[in-house]
Amino acid sequence: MHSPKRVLFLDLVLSLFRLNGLLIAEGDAMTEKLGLTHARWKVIGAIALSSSGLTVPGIARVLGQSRQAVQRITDVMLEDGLVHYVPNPKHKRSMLVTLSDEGKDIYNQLREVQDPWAIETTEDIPIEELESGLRLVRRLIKKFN
Amino acid sequence: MHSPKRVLFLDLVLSLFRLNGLLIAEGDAMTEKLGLTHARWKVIGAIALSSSGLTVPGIARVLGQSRQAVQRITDVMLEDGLVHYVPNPKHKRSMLVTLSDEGKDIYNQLREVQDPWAIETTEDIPIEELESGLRLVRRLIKKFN
DNA sequence: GCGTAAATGACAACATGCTGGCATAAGTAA
DNA sequence: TTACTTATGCCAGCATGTTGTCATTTACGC
Repeated sequence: MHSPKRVLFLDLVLSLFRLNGLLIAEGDAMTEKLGLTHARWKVIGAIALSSSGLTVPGIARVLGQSRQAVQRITDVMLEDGLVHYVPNPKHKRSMLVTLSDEGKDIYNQLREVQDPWAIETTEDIPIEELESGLRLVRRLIKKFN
Repeated sequence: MHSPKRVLFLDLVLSLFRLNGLLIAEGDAMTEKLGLTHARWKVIGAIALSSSGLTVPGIARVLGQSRQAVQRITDVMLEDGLVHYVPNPKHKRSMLVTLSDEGKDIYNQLREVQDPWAIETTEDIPIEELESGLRLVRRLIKKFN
């Protein structure tokens, strides 16, 4: 069966891998002066975008990574004073990871470069295209969860 | 400035990170019996999808990775007999990476599970959505290149 | 409640990816 | 051609990510 969708989808997947790498490079370039690595700004971003608190496995799920990888990063970020572990009313052992004052400060500095970047990048892209793109991505995420 | 596009775009980026991780997990699950890792099937897929040959830096560009990372993987794949390095008429040192017979055989086995997966995954997604999604991804790639 | 399955933290071994540096090859402009 | 810039292979050091394992906690079906 020669499904045209098949080739199209595989092309999309390969392009997503490439875009993923480019986005990480963009973020690293942006945060170079802040002393952040992509492992760190991803965690900071995930925490900042979540309304309620996030546990380590929760961050891992949002980022599509293993909980062990996130645990190691947050442990180091705790030592560096970027995050706090606060008690989780819903779980005795699994603490909530929150940004410390220093972490929030760095997040604000991050936004000072990230916001213009986001606006500039999407300048010539209609909001409808971004919305339909996000819908497609979420649809795929749901399939693989 | 409270650009709605900004939040939308950042949400998209975070979702792309997550989808990237899920896609790798999907691929790893599919290729488990073939003895492939994601580093390897990405390289095999990139070579197979390219009409003309690819050099190591070329593969790296397609995958959005560093050339050194790809070089290490292809070197091991050469030892394992999955690829050949063939002379590149356009460059004295930079060889073209091609699939060996064994590599092609594994790629065919890969397609036996990948094709149904791709078709099944896109079953309920209109081709127009896939096309517009791919256009958006390519547009973003071009911006960051 | 009870018992089992799932989730979580902790640790270790290993695979993968990146940066930096250096030498050589290729491309480019004068 | 020459000089300069870029691309490439190779190496080393380090950061990141995954898998596997075990003990403990939580969730869930009965």
